[in-house]
Amino acid sequence: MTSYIEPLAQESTPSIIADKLRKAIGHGEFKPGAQIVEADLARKLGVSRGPLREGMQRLTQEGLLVSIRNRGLFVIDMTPQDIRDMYLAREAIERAAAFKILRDGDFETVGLALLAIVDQMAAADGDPAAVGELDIAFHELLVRLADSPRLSRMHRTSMIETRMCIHALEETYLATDARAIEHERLANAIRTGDVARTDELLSAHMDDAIERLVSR
Amino acid sequence: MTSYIEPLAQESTPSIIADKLRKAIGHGEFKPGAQIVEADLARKLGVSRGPLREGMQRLTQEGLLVSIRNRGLFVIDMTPQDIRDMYLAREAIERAAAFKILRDGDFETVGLALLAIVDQMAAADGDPAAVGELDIAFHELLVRLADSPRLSRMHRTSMIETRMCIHALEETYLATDARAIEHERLANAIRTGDVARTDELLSAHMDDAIERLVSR
DNA sequence: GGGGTTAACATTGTCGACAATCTACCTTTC
DNA sequence: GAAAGGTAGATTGTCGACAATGTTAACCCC
Repeated sequence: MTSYIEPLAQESTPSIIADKLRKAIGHGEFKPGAQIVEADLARKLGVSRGPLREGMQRLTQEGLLVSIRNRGLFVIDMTPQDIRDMYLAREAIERAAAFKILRDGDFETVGLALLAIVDQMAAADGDPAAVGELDIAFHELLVRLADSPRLSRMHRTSMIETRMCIHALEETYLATDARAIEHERLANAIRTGDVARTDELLSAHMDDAIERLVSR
Repeated sequence: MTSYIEPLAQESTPSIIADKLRKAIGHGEFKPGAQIVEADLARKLGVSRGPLREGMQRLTQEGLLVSIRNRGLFVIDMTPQDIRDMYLAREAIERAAAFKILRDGDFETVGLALLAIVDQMAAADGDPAAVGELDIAFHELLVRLADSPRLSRMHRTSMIETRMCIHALEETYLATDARAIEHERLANAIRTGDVARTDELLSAHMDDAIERLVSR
């Protein structure tokens, strides 16, 4: 039971803008490689260019946008090399998160929470978009439950990049059955507190994803 | 031998400002918890508040600054909890970097390069500031040689936070002999391609650091 | 004296305007 | 016809000014 009285943290405008941009990029509203034209976007968001630029700097820092001086900011284009690098980072983060949960968290509860998502995944059978969202939800939950601000922050960026990849593939990204099973195994490994198996499955899971994404 | 002809990437002003701020924070020029007053700093840097604010947003994204709406930006204050979390993230990154080097890099060359820093560490014996810098150089080199843009970007933030911790301690942070030996063992594990031992030493190294920093 | 109100100050948040730069197209010249 | 040069348009980079907000201290009332 958390208290109702807590410091109220009003988000700054740049931070809100950054969130909107992340969502837009993750959902393919801005295509990879596309230029973000400040004046247009500022008008659409109903703010001036100042706060918008500040928000965009955040995404630049995250590596979701790349800056070319006097030319503008562009959405990154995920090369196969980028995909590999992103999964390297993602695996590092998620392994650390899983490890922390197994070491000093309630891994049984976490495992059950993850299995709930797996159930939904099985229920959403056939719908690639829904399964994709649940896939992301699974990994987001895993890291969130590790209760690490830094891992969460880094992971958020990786998940946007993952979304970009999934979105770029659309239909091609299927094999929903196999994915549900992979996630179920992983959730169970965590639920039972099996460190070695969690490591192994997580690693294999990432390798599979890379394989699916780059060999196309 | 690299070519002299390569695309010239001019850094954007916010990016330069962000770099300067990171250095300033890492070297204790801005104390933890201190407010960054925009007008003052803009005057000192010789730019207007616009670009400065954009640069500061980058550090906010990195978690080095925290924003309180209508109040301003403040340098983070590293609580013991923060130190633990930072080392969790750092360990995740460095393990991934080491693992990548051992898997598909020239680990022997990397190990030797790291040993060169260890030698300097032994030579700088007694000078805590010098040893501290070499400690950081060691870990920066490790991650840089993994050749991963994402791990490098994430690691940079962690290293600023590490610097903050070291700087906050100043004199207390000694035991230079022990540190040189720890690093030497680690470098040798990498040089010989020993995955398990690298993992183990890296993990122990981080735990030691946490111990030194929080138990004060 | 404690609590509440008000006013002055400092700082941040936002905006519009201007300068600098790049791109693309057109013109000129050989 | 191809290359060099010039020009117009569009976009980003930067700045100064104003509005909004929060803080502090003085003052008043009970």
